[in-house]
Amino acid sequence: MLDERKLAVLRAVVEDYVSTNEPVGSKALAERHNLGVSPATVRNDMAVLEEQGYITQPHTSAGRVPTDKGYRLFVDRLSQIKPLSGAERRAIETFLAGAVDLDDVVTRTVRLLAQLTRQVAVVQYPSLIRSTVRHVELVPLAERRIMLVLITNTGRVEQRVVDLPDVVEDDRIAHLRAVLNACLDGCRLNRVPETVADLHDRLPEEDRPVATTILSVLLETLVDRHDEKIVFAGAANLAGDFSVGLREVLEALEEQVVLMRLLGEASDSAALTVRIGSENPYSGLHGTSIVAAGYGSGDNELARLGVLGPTRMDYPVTMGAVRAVARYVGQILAGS
Amino acid sequence: MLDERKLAVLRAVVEDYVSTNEPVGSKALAERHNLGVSPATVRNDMAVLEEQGYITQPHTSAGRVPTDKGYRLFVDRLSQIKPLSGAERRAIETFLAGAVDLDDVVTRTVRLLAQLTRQVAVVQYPSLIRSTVRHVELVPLAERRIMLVLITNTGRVEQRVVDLPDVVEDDRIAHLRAVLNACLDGCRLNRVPETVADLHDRLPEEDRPVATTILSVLLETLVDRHDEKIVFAGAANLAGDFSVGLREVLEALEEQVVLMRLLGEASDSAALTVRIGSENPYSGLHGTSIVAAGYGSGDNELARLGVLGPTRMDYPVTMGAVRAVARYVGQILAGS
DNA sequence: CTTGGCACTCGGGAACACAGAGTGCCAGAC
DNA sequence: GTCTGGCACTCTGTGTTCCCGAGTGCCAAG
Repeated sequence: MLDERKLAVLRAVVEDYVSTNEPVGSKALAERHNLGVSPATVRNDMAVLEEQGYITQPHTSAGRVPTDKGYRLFVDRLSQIKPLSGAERRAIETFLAGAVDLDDVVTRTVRLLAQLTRQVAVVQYPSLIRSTVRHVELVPLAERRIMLVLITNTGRVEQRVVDLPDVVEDDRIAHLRAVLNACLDGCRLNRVPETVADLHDRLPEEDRPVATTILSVLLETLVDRHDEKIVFAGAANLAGDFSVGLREVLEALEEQVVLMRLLGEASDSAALTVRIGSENPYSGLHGTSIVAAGYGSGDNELARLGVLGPTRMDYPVTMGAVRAVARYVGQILAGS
Repeated sequence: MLDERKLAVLRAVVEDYVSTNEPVGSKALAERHNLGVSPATVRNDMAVLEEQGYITQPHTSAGRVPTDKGYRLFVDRLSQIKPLSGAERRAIETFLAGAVDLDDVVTRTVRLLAQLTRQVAVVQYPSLIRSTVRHVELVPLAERRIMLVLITNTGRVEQRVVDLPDVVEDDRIAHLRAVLNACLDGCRLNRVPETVADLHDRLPEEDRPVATTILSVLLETLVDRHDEKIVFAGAANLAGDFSVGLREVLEALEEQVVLMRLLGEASDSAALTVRIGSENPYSGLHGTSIVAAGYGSGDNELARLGVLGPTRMDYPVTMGAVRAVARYVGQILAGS
């Protein structure tokens, strides 16, 4: 259906268009990619590619531009992910290694990725759901007020102030803390509700009202954070490119929900996901592509990160950067 | 020097230009603002205003546009801050009241402000320096590893993992915690270094290495966070307006340091600060203005917030919104 | 000091022509 | 059958010219 040479032509069209941002014509193409055939031949191939929907011309008698379908074929079969240079790797490593806490890791990651790809980077905070409880702390603040602190194995910390129904002495709090930790330590967050379900009945009568209050806040914390936090950086990189609807893109970026969907559900393993133009789920973002990957410590995916840029992006390089950053941030999280 | 009518003309020029975004001519102005004089008179006044540098014409024989100096005079003497409507106030109140923790307060605030003003909103996290220690918590994580959690009276929580030089039993940790809290409770963060200075010597010999480690991490935490965190929202509101250098503005927004300087140093009390065009300290932001205010619980200013928009903005409305939001967020923080 | 009149200026849009890049197709060569 | 060179055709983008209208500055009179 598409012979070797036609594929080569498609590859050349994509590469040239990406680098020049102008429709590419048969002549220039034949010259620059020494395909060993004449422009006329290239024209014929192009006609076929256009008929099949891989490329298109903005207007009659202009050069050709890849369609989303064309980019898709390019990404799937014609390109090879380009690994980063050694210098870049080392730079990433040292930059990420300097992070002092989870917030810092995420902030550094998103900036790094934006700078590396010269596009908009998006990073999701490690999911609470997949992580486990490392510690629960109850800190008395006042007579009838405590702070509940939940620390997860990914270094994330959630805290809430809880107003208690009764005055509770410190040693009762200490006891409750001990019980909670004994019960929850190492427990995966999505199993917490089941785990604490019967806890209530196992407590002495007088602790129950307090325990109920605390537990309900704890559960609420988990539910609230189910919609995960996402940050982005590098919006300035959009400014150069007028081909995308700037306003729509910026709006999408500020909608956590949209961003979530863009990064996509956890895919199998840590494979790269590429969403090209109209493939992605938000109408304001046709004209843009997303390259995303999962990251995590070890083999369980904690969350996702990626970049968003014009459909006309350098996929091999971008994919290389995203993959590399995802790996490194995984390592960092595992180590801390 | 400038009589009543000339000031009225300047006011009219600013108002018309802000609402139409087009240079305003003498005729249209005389009509729309029923000044009771003819266009020719207005022209004479305009000539004077131009000579004094309050307005300018983009090219010979076009209407007039306010200069930065013109806006400055307008803001200082010709305009009155426009209070929000009752409905808006109630909306703010209920929206902010729904916040569950400090992060949430800040996020909601910045979004609210962006939506209210239809511009880019910027909010600085409450300063650690001005707040006081509410509680220090040491949570054993492993044999030689603990987590240090610092809770401030503004609801902010900082945490760090500390690797200890020795194995330390839990009751020694508990003792250290008690000592630390006794010593630091209610202490202002900027006084913490002095306060803990002699602590080391008051401890039993065997605790000293551990205490030293913990204290150094604690102090480091305070220093690290001296450059405060700042968030922004509403970048999409910039997209409509091509008069500003979009790229420069977006770049500035992603530079914490620049943002800090934009919001300005704490001014006297909670007064509004307005920086117009070239008045502000970053060259990429000529063409934009900043309206900022401090906010805090009670009378001490904890941090600042504001909006950034084109010089050509509706100052009275924007200032009203910023002032109102600053007040409400102050209340919320005081109450929690 | 204000006003109406008048000549002048300049930006922006419409109409137009033109060069250049690129295409499609066809007939001939390999 | 596939490739190639040639040729006529079709666009877009750019530069030019022209003209309209909004707006100005100045002046002389009220």
